[in-house]
Amino acid sequence: MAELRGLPGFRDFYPEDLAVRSHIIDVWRDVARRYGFVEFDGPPLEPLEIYTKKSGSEIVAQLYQFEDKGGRRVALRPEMTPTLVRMVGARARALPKPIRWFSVPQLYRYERQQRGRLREHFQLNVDILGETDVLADAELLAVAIEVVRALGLSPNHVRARVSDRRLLGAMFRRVGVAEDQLLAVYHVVDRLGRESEESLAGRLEKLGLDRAAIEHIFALTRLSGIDQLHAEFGDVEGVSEVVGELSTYLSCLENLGVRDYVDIDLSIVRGLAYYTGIVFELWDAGRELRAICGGGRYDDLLQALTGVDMPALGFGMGDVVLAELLRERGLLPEYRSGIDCYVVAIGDEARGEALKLAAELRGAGFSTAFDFAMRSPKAQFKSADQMGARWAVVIGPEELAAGRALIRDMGRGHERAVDRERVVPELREVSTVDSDG
RNA sequence: GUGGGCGUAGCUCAGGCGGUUAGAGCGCCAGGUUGUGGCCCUGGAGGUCGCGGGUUCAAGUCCCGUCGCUCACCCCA
Repeated sequence: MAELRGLPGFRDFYPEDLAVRSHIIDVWRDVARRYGFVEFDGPPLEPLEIYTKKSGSEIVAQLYQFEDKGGRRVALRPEMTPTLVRMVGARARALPKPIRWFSVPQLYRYERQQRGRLREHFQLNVDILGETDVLADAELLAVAIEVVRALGLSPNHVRARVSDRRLLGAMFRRVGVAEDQLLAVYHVVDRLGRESEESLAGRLEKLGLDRAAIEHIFALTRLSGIDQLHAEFGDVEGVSEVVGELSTYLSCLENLGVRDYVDIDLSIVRGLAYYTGIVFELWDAGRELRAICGGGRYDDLLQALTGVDMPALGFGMGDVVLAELLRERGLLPEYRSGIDCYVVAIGDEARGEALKLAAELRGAGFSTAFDFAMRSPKAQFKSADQMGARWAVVIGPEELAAGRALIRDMGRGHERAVDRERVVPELREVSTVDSDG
């Protein structure tokens, strides 16, 4: 075969694949709208600068970037946040707050592909801007959880792991981690569960931490209840307020009806450096796949990028891992393609009338096909079956003479003759009866 | 960027220690009298065995290179 390959990490969506993608994206849109968010979009190609400016992000090393014919350094968008920040920043004073926006961009990233990770994916982005109250944080996580619930995933399938940047930092400082060690310690904590505690302890030792501090750090990351947090750190300056906020957060999630998906898990760090408060990730319960979703509060980013001081929070949820999980759990809808009508023409004399009938059906809104080659009736019925036609509408010499057409219900195997001008009304009637019932 | 595994028909895969014309199932197309689909029967199309080189009388089969896929690491939209 002639080689006409696509690029590695980029997907071809055959109809059955597109059905999966559409299913997921339809649910994304439906849930985001039900939660009162409105959709926006930006360009897939952006100035390179808007990504490099947000330093500390390793995304830059994996950008699809090049110089355009005008000599501009440009990049395919690897994430949506810089675009969002630019758009909001430009109309910061005009937009009514809080801003509740969502988007479903296709994002690109030049990296070697592996399971759950391609060079392109679709991602639901949901963001709230201009709101500092912790209720917004709860609302954000509730949308993310509602999405997976709407896709059929229960608390047994998916867990939301919640942490807080401030909490972990304050606690680490208290047990003797120096300011310049914090990032390195976060990095080690991020490895928990993927690397043995022994080897992680070794890393911490290299950072110059003593045995007691290391034990303390591990103990902290295992704290999972508000009560535990209170007992351990309620008296620490800067921590008790945060613990109180987390407590409010959890009760809001309770009232929003999603609390049963949520765990406090302080080992969640999130890679991106710009998070400032509550952060969360959604994982399959067995943690066999990658994170399904990640997000949190990033109150300082707009100030840093646009000079506009506006608090913000948001999350991204990709289609790749989600689709894998749904497939594994048998939660993808069965794929069936189908049309409404297939016009079967028998004999050359019927051809003209068959085409007229097809045009009429199409005009009435029925998806309709017919045989191009006037093959045998048998072959035509076979095509009707293969195409998933709900009805075969037959025009032959007999029907032509009687001024009628034969409607065959392909699913039930019944058929009956109706007057030629009654075809569309009849089908309308049957289809509304069926869809109502 | 680093390391491992794998490349035979559209798909899933057989092909003993190298030995005639490379196979199966599914799918696809056609036929089983131009008035009836699913089941069945018959037939057909489709492969330079990823590509290039080497060893050999002889290479899907062994060796090297390369490209691709895949998994993991790194890192994480």
